[in-house]
Amino acid sequence: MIPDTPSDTTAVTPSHPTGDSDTLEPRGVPYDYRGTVPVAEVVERYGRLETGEESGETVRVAGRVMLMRVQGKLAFATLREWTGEIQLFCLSAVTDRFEELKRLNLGDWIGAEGEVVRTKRGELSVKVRSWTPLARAQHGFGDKWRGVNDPDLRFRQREVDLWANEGVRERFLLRSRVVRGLRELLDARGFVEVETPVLHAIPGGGFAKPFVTHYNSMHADFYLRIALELFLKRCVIGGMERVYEIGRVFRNEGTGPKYNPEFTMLEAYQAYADYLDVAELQEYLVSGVASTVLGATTLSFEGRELDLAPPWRRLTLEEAITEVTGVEATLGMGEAELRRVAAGLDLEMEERFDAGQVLTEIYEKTTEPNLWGPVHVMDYPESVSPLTRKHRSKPGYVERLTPIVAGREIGECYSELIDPEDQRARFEAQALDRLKGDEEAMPTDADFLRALERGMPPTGGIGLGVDRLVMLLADVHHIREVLLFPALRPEAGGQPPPGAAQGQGGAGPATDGEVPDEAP
RNA sequence: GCGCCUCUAGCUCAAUUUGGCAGAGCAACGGACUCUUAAUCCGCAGGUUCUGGGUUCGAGUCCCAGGGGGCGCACCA
Repeated sequence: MIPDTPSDTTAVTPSHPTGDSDTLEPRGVPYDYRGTVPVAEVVERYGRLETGEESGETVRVAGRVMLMRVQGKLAFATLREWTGEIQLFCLSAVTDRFEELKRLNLGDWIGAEGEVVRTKRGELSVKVRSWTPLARAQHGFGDKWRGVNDPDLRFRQREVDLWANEGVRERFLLRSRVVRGLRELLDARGFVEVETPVLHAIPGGGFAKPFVTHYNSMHADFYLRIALELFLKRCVIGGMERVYEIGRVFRNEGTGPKYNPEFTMLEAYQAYADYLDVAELQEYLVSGVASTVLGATTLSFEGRELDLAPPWRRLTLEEAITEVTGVEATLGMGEAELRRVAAGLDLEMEERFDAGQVLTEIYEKTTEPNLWGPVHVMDYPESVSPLTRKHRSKPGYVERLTPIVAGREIGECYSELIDPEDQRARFEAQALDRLKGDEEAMPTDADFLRALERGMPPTGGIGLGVDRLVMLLADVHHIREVLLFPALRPEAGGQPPPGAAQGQGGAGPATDGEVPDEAP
């Protein structure tokens, strides 16, 4: 923390006096509060109590006071914690420091202990005997019925959203279960989880503009990774025959309902497998996670039904175009004819595109959004897939397959390119694209080529967009609903970046390539 | 990056087509109340109407610029 930062620069200013004369000042707060029972467990154990019945048993619970109904010598509070809500039933004759408890603010944390009862009006409650303040809320938690709506408040101050808005905590709990489910399913098939570098000297493995950063002690620029692929393949070359990573990747792009500059990818590589084998792996993961998290492979998304149970339908990219648009478009037509087809569909194509890029663009603009799925779209043109192995029987194509669910790609499946000479040629083709103005063309990675020269077995690889999978399972339509802290523009008037004051008459701390943790 | 929309009390929202004293509910604060469920009732307080200019006798309202946010487009998974 920086001591002289004004405390009132946030959008929410204190709505309670921060008076220090009462007994809720921090020194009244204990250093621990052990032995609490999760509310969900209380409900489970005592849910059968009859109206007006007292269990005779005492529990200890802790959480945040969300509502308070005071009636003179009697008060009811709604205590919320991670697993649920329970009513605190407080009587002046029974509850310690009753007058003080009545004055708690909404949002304060407390711990409470007492008998589990069901009130005369039928509400399962803890009849509080003793209690202790655990934290004071100085900013309030929005409208007690409507929560908060302002997107800026919801995402920039997510802690408010998490407490105040129904369903938000549950959604992030679901996300956690999805990620854990993916790990369990992969582990069950003998995959090993690894962690590869985030800082890359050469950004590779995908098409995207990277973020650049600087490594002071090496006097070199580095890039935040845009994909996990190249290092994972090197693990396979090193003998890790089934390997995966779930990690953050970074792409220097705008935001949108489906886009955040950093997002979570799963990539998995399986030696001795081809793209059809890993398509089955993809189905296993997606349907398996749905089963464990939702209890079924069927779900509703945007008001439409979806069944993720395998096997998923498979069709080629060209068949998909014809099925959706009624128009024929194939690589065999050649670039000129494909451009005519694109023009007939009111699509504009960049000058530098080759036939494969035109075909792929036609597919992405006209067909993909209209495939409800789940369906696997297979056999892409070679020129759009520089790390994918040539199709075993269709010249000009590669063995690449994309699972489509609800009109969106949720991942990728490949027969990985294992021939170093072919890989070298593809990198050279990418270099030409770069000369033609494609900023996202993949740079040549000599380290990776040398690794391939040591021999990579036939390998199938998959990528899976974890955020989009969670969106699908949670039936939400904006990626910000599944990212705790989505990318936002820095707040105006915020702190200058570390080191920004350097070289300005000693205003900043003297640094030696190190950024201090705290300003003086 | 471009276009359109938006910003009012801590929160959720009003404010008469077409400029005329800035309001309510909740929260907070004071009080009443022994079975409430968004408790209820009484009282009190709460504002640089995002910021800065402009038009006008008069601007929350109209105009210009800036900032935050939203939605489209572009880029992309």
